[in-house]
Amino acid sequence: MSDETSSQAAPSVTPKASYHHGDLRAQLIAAVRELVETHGPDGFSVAEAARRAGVSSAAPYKHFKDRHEILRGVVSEAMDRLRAEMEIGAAAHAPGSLEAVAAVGQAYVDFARAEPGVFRLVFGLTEGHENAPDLLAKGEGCFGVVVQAVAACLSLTPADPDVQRRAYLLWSFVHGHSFLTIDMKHKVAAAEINDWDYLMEISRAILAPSVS
Amino acid sequence: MSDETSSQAAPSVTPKASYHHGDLRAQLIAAVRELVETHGPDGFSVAEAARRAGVSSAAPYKHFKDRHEILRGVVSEAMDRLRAEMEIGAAAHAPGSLEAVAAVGQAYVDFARAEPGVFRLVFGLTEGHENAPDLLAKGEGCFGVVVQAVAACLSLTPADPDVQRRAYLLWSFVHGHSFLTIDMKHKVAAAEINDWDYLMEISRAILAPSVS
DNA sequence: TGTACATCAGTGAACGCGCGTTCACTGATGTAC
DNA sequence: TGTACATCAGTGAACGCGCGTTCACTGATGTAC
Repeated sequence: MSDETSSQAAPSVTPKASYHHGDLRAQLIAAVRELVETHGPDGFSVAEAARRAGVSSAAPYKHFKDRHEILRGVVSEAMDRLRAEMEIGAAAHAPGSLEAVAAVGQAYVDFARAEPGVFRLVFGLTEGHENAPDLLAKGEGCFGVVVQAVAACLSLTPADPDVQRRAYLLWSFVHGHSFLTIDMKHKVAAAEINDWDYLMEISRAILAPSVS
Repeated sequence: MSDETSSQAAPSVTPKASYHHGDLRAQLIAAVRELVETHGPDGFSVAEAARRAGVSSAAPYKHFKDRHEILRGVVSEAMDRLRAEMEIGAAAHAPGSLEAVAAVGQAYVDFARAEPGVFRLVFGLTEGHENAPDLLAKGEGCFGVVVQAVAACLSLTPADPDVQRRAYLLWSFVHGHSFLTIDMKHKVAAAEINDWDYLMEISRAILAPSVS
């Protein structure tokens, strides 16, 4: 009846809307996201997430096999958002422009800055998650956004090895900058907000040899 | 008497050699390093480390205030090694050469590949370690190696803002590449071992505009 | 439309576990005389 | 050189804690007739 809180972007779960609780699955994921953000990866517990969602500590097990599956859910959802924001960034500029490439990177950095805990979690999942094909696929998807922007910029096909290589070089830089930024949030604060200049410079440096 | 196991590289601890145990402090750090490597950051416990060192679970508290301090010890030691290897890398090539710059990056990547767990720990310490001045200083020290190589390459002083900026751009790339490499160790394996080409290409791209 | 039944989301109590840390202690080592 | 004492690294038992997970259950919702 009341689907005021139903997020139709939620993937891989039948949207059966309000049953008993409403949508406990989504609320648990949101709770874990907050916990990870506040206490870092591994700083969450099923019990605490259940508490925050207002259910008993056994309830989560109706939606997730174990604690690892909840974490995977958080990561999956985060990757969806990351990709969406990268695409929005690219779309905000002329297709094929250097700015479009830089904007993809900017979206990436912004995401890391906005949710450093989740960002770390996404790229730090190493315990019981070695083989999660859906997550790997979503990672590929994110990289695909970079590849597409680079391909458009170089007027080449995304499958071109040169595009792949340059896209990877760019992604490495953006990834590293994102991590360094959230690691040193105290120190560099003021002098470091010129992401955009850096992103444009590095994009030009990496793409130029074939563009100019 | 028997200082067969005394490592004179151990910092910040008076090397009083074999007391009861030998050098429990160092052995605990080694045990935790292994645990972190095997089970990931947060995958260690004081109890398990003590067990591996062959002492009771209370013994570690004679050397460390709490579990956080042990972790900080591991990170501190790892950063010493990382810096040493970066310096060795730089020293293996002509001072001021592009190769020297790339070699610093190569040492960094090699370290990440050799000890991915510890590498993650070094850059993921976010719980009770916000203000650990010695660790921040060691991070600065590592960055300083990059800065020095870049400065030599550009024939500028390390304090030059342009040197700082280019060094940071380079470090971001190397850092990102290191993380991506250890995250995707399964996938890219074969096609990705050409670190050196990447490092030379990116070093040239970032340093060239002022070199050529 | 009404009733009987199957489904299944959430309960709450309980379990065993390993952990971090403290505590009074022991006994080997180093030091002063 | 020998003895008395202070130091302090390591012991082992104990504590309270929160966690992950299971289990039999309850009661609301959806469905078949």
